[in-house]
Amino acid sequence: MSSIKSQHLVEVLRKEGLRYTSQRQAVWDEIKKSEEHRDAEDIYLQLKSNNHNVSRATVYRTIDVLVKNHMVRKMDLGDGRNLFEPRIDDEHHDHMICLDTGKIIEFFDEELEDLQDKIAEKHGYKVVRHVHQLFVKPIK
Amino acid sequence: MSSIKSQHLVEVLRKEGLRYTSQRQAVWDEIKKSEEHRDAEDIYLQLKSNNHNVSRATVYRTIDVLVKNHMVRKMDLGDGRNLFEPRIDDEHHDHMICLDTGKIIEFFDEELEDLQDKIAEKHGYKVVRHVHQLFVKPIK
DNA sequence: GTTGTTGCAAATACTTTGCAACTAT
DNA sequence: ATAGTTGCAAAGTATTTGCAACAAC
Repeated sequence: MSSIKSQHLVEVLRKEGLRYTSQRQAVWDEIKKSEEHRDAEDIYLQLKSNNHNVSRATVYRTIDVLVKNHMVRKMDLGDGRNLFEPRIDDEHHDHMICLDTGKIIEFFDEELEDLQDKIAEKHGYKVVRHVHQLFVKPIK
Repeated sequence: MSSIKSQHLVEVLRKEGLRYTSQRQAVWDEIKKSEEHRDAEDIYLQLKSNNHNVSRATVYRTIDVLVKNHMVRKMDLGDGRNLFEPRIDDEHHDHMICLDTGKIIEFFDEELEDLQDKIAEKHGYKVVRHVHQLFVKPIK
């Protein structure tokens, strides 16, 4: 399978002192085209069925680099599962997970972000990253 | 090792249709006396060194019951580790984790709680539980 | 006595790692 | 040429499970 060299990926790899490889491109391509939050195994299997020869190990290794460089967001479901999503627009958001349907709703609230910063500051810290998930049920 | 029958534990177990056993009491006692957030293995080892014969399996099985019944709070560190703390006073709080020192600071902010509820409501949901962790660094 | 509970070891789920073969530079 | 990268399978980590012996009721 062919793929177009992503300039952003090239830059990130260079910055990290890593080489550009077809496998790393393939993993990024696969995540980039995700419409939903997906787990590592799913990404691996999809690559496999598209005749990309990328091992599970490489999928995990590449995801680490992408997460570290803000190209992918890691979402911890809190039950041992991790889902990933591309950060194309680099727009931050948190998640609301419906306990009845499993539906994941993304949300962003400026006031909430500010409040977090304020709380950390009050303790002498600044927020580097945060995890914020609301486990919800439909009203009525 | 001896232990005093905890009435609250007895009630919770009855409500769940479970029997009162010395092992369940021992696990709860061990967690209850925690000054810090601890993991399951730590709780298991501590029990062992105190001559309580409780298996790892029972530690995990009991923690599940305690968490479900709000006697213990589970704290997901987001890297596969889970820490537990007793909920004696049943006072809700979230966590701030210092990335430099590993120090865990507990915080509670009414405004933040309200804001969460409001956000969920706007989407037609009510918050059942939430995970909110700030990974921070000291200012300067 | 009956049914739930326990301990054990094996199984599971997810992720990481050692290493020899391979590939980008 | 050489140093980083890959795939594989094995190891690791945290937790769960099947089952026979056992304990609570």
